Amino acid sequence: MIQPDRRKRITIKDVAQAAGVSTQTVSRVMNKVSYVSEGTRLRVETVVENLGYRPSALARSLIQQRSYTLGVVTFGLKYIGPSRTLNGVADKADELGYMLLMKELDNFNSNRIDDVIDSLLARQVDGILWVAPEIGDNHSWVEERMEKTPVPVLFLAMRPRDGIPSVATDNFKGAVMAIQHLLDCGRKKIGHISGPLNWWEADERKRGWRETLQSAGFDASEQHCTEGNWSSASGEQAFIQLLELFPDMDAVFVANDQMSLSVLREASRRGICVPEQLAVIGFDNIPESAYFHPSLTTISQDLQLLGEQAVQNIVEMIQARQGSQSVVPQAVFIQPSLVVRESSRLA
Amino acid sequence: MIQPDRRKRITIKDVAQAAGVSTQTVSRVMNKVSYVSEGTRLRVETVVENLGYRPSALARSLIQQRSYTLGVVTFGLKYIGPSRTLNGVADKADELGYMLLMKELDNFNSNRIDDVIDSLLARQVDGILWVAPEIGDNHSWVEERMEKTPVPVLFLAMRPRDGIPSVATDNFKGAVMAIQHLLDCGRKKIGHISGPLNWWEADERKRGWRETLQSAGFDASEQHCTEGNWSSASGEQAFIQLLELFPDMDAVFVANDQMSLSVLREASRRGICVPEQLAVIGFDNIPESAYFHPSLTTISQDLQLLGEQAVQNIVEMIQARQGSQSVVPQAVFIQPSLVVRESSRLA
DNA sequence: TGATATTATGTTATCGATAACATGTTATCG
DNA sequence: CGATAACATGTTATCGATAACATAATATCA
Repeated sequence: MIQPDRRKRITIKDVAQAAGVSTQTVSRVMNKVSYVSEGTRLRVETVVENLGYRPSALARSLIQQRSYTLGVVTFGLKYIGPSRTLNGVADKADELGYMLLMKELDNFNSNRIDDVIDSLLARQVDGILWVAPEIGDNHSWVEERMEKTPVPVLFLAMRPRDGIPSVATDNFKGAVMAIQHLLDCGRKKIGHISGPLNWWEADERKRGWRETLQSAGFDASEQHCTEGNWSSASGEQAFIQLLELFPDMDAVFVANDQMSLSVLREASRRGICVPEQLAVIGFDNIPESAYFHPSLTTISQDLQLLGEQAVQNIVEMIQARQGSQSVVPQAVFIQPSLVVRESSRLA
Repeated sequence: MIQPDRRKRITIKDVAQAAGVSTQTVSRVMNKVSYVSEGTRLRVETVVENLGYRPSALARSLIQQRSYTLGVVTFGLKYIGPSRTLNGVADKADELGYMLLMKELDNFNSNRIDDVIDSLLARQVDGILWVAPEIGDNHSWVEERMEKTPVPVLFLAMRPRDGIPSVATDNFKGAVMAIQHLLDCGRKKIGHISGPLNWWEADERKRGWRETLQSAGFDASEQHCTEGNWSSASGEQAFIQLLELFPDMDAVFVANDQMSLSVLREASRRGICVPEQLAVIGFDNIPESAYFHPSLTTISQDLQLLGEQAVQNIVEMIQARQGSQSVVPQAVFIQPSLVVRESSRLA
């Protein structure tokens, strides 16, 4: 692979000229379509090898109106959730031969949203994955905007909406499993430290707590729940507050593992034995939670799978559209699972 | 913004026709270069608005030989380090008007590396950021390959090499600070739990431990160090092993916070008081470390800044090359800082 | 006041590939 | 053995924009 001048790009013309054929023939060799005689094919392949020719994906995208690229809009990449999801997205995209064009969002201003979508479309992405949490009404534009978007858009971790494709963890179900587990352990006075309640996911988890307790005939009043913002710092505050509101609580369902960490610490400081006096269950199953002291019972959500599933679905939509077929947009739920560890286990 | 047929892209020709001008004039209006009379400018702008015209970045990249896109090659996105770095990269790229084309690496097979670089080049990226750790000789191709790469490539978290631009945390310096701090606290028997020693970063941290102890006249023999693989699970094993090798240790420098977590837990289980009997210091300053029990003294590395700096530097290189200037490739070190918390603080 | 600069706009070539169409040659078959 | 199919290759148009060049009208200056 010799590249005489490293600055100048080697084009299909250079190859054609060197091999004494037309550019079309080179194109045929590269794409292995149509007929090319054994002799010329070998000759062209040799030249390609010698010159180190790589076709310009850019030019190809332009003429084919197809880029084999997915736009990915993320938010809060520095947190573990989005990045694990992105990992799944990246893996699957690679497997299916797609590249990712990324944009990070720092706010949900609607101008900014339009800009981001437009900038992805300007680069001919074949589809868009929206990897940003649903907070307040920051997804209110979805239904209207989707009407006029020329490529499929799939939303992750969004409340299911009719006619809009999405993939999300079943947060409600996860919370139900958490509470059910605590009830199975014989706990009856179960508090909750929620995430920020304008987040759809936090709200779902709280709803799981409330409804499961109520249908089992137990109390799930507002006095038994305080609100954090997902951070360990906020978890500490929320726990202290909850202890005052609900002193005889015998179990607490915490909306994520980070907040659970500080609950465990504060409990230890106050001499509250976990799990004997207080069972603690988290959500997410971050790798560290197995090494908390005591190790944390939690609800595991498979964000890797979430990301993979999202790519799989959007690629199917792209292919369907390519063949002018229509696919019915689906809202998919990924099921979480319960991981029992020391913080809820009776000795 | 009315889009009559959502499927068909609106091109500069449509705008030109509707406004009764040439495409060149539309281009001039869009790019605000050269002369356009007030009248036609307004007319064109109105049409652009009405048709909802967005120029194709693809076509522009092709003609300008410039895409305003950076290729980003990552590894191990699911871990917190790479994703925090990526966050910094994304922020800065956005600020400077660049998009990111991502490829995740799952191994360091040299074919795979060539493929990844080629696929980015095929899309005309203006530069490449290599966000993958240096493990063993997995960067041995760097010097040779860089010769023939037509765009700047910058490496993150790589051992500095002459003539190759890079940005990395000064791991050695961080380790020195950690050990110095322990010495300042009066500790004399300081053990180390390292990361996997084929990682450059792990090796640097260990070197900092060894050299600082030695130059202070203390023992830093191999008996006082065990090796983990960054995970909490491995940290537990490494700590147990270290306790046997070095029973009268009074402090331990752990190569990352995840492993520190299980050190703290195991110490607690064995009734070893931290920090009275054993001071513990970590590395990374993950957000949770402030909520460990006891809270963890650690070396903070600013990966967000690392990512930002990398983008800043590569964009400067791109601009220099644009103007045919030459820049001397720099190897930049980001300085870490010490965060003192309970796990090393004497009461 | 003619020469030069500034303003304003259009025409043609180009980026690097593939699509669509055209054409010639060799097999295959009724 | 002429017609049709399969093979092999080339030519021209195209994707959507900007660069480079050209032209014409107005403004400015020595």
